[in-house]
Amino acid sequence: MAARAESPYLRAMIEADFQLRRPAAQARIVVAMSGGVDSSVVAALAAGSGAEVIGVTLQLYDHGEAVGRSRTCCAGRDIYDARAVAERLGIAHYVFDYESRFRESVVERFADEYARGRTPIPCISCNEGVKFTDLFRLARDLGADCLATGHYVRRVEGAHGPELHRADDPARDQSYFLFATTREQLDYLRFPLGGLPKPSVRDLARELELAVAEKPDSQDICFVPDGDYARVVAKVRPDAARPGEIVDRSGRCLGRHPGLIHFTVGQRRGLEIGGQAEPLYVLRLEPETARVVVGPKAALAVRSARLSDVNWMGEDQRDGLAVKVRSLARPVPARFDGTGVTFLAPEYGVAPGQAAVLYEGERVLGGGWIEETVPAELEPA
RNA sequence: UGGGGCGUCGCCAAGUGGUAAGGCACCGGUUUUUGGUACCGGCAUUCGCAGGUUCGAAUCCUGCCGCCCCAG
Repeated sequence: MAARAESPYLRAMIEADFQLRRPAAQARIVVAMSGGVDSSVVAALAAGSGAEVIGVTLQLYDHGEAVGRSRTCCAGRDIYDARAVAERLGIAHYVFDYESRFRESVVERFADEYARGRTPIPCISCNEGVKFTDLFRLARDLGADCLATGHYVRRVEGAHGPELHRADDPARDQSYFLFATTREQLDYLRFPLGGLPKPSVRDLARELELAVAEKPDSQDICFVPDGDYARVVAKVRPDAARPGEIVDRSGRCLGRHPGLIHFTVGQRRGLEIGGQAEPLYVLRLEPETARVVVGPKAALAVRSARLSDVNWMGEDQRDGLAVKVRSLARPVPARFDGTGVTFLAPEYGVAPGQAAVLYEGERVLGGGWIEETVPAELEPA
């Protein structure tokens, strides 16, 4: 049947290598199902591999409240979507209540970081904690050969073991969010979507007639309903919303703000200070004094950054690296000395609390959390 | 109540007779599984107020109001 041979599903099936170490018929795969298109397609690919598949969905937040809201993940309606997909595929499906775990390891940590004047990345906390630690353990307990997720990254078998690589589709690459993945985790994880363009994944979902085929991508912070993350922070840590002064580098007061939690280094909008020749950007946040220090764009230039909790997946290779300081940005040349990175050209808007992820070509070598930065230019005044 | 200057969008500001630049701020959109950035678009029928001159004024005249400076 020529028509079937042309099917993107079949092609994806052929390409979806779960890198199992024994015949698929004897293997068991646990798929992390969020209720979205991506992980649903992963479940379908896994089911098509011949292995026994168990879909697992973690309920993470907003029990009940999120029902019906679109663009979410792991809550309310998503649970039902995941279940419906599992039923359609004829695979087992379990739902676990991880709300308290999620609240502690992701939401509260998120709020605490903002309270400290830092800019957290909850998606990474979620990946390294709830998904790659808790769900990971769960999958092992279920006797699975591997844990498959819908992340757009590639796991490549290298000379020294599995390597983490960027997704083929650069527009969808999620490797930045997975820098904290350990070698042990990587050994067990599978990412069958890393070689596929997003449109194909949707095509597959349609062809398989999955109810989630047209579901919008999740975006923004999943547990922040309306984009007003500061409100969530204020709710979790009521004392974090402390008003203060907006000052320039010389300490001159230019205005006031409703709380550090509304700002991040490099931010321009929201300062509400007009009458300037040039835009003002947030240079740093001072939690002790509740001051926001602002200045011109040139003052944002950063030469180097000290990192904490460095995770290293690569071998001892520290030259010729590129680093990303935010998810959307082309990697820039940098040196890594074990505790920090130095940019070969000044980098702008490097915010403490964000991640610096190190790449060697397409491969992710590791990364760390940005603790503090060194300006590229001496402050003129 | 002597003299001088000024009053144009929330802020800064161009525009001295021909029918309101620009920047900052703000708003909206695009991009995006973090925050942010960037980019695109929007944003004064109106120039402190009231009259007058003129075909026509933010621009000229008169009065009033407000602010600033110098001086006695």
